[in-house]
Amino acid sequence: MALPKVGSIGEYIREQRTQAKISLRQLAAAAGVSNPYLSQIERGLRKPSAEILNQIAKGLRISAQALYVQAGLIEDREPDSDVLAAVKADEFITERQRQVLIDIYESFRKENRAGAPDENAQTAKNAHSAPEPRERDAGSSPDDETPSPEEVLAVFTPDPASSVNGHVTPETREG
Amino acid sequence: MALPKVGSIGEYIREQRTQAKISLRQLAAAAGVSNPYLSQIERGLRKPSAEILNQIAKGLRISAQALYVQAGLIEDREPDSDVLAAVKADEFITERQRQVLIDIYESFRKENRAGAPDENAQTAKNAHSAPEPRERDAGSSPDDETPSPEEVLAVFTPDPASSVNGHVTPETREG
DNA sequence: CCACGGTGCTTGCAGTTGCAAACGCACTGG
DNA sequence: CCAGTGCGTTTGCAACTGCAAGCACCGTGG
Repeated sequence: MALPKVGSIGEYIREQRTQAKISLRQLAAAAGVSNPYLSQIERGLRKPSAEILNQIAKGLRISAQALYVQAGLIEDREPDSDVLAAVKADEFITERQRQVLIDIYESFRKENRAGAPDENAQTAKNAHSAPEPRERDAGSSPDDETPSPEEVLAVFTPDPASSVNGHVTPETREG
Repeated sequence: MALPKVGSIGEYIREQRTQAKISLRQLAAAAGVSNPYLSQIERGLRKPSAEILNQIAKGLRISAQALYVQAGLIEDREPDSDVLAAVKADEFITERQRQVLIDIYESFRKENRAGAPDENAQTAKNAHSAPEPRERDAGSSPDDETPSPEEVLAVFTPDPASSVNGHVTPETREG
């Protein structure tokens, strides 16, 4: 997998941006680049430098690594084993929790792949939640196959009052 | 702004090159860039684009990631947890799925912190990306508070015929 | 009706990247 | 002593990035 699809980087950015439901100008401002330039990047008319790419990733609140991989600037490595390896190596969860996480992750992967390779845009399009902590829509969207975190958490939380009712803020990290 | 900002990247490249005992021209040829340009990069007179950086990394046979980190284009990995970092960096799951995974993981962490942290969570401390053969005991002991993977997976399987269609009713869980 | 704010896109233009050609230097050997 | 070969560096120049300004379009509403 060399890098024949350099143009896909723009599509990827636009996809992520529309998923986050922010305008081109908003992302441009958040990323610290000009709107016209971002427009050209998204349409593949310009090849953004690494610095710009990094800022865009920050503006999108996504991993810069994912962008670099999309841009073909980083070997595809083994993204799946990254998550799996990290889960396997984690020392703060129990064996059962580990298995659950692995199963969930693999289920997601399978779900995305089974959707449609041709229109894989759909796999990423049904992701409603914006990466930014605006209003975290906790309600279950009927058009989304993936349930809300609360729904999933309700299954394996032994004490509902501690987790679901208590606090589940997923944005507490990010330093 | 001339270039006082990116000094280390060039030094780093030159360091790696001299360590590899190859000449500037050799690396330039291997990386597919011109010798004068590589010279300027190494001395910090030019700020190489991501593409060039990637090619140089290939020519040096080193990880492009290391170069990006040196260039300050990628945050120095490991913000909080390897699992969270890997999940955030994963490009094959949707935003929503990402949030779900993060929520689940943090829920596990919190759950463990509330109870006994070191009961059966001493398994993988040295398994840093070690592809150990996964022993999947799908048996699920009922004495554990964590539900079986099947229960959890039943929640977010989009297949309606599989379990629950879209909506979640974790009533199947019984002591 | 036309002003207003919103979206994304097109157009010159300064500043930069990245390269081909040429330079200065050290070493070899005819 | 001067050709030949290696090194890293300097010098113009085409090509590009990235931006400010302006364009065309759409929906509001005064």
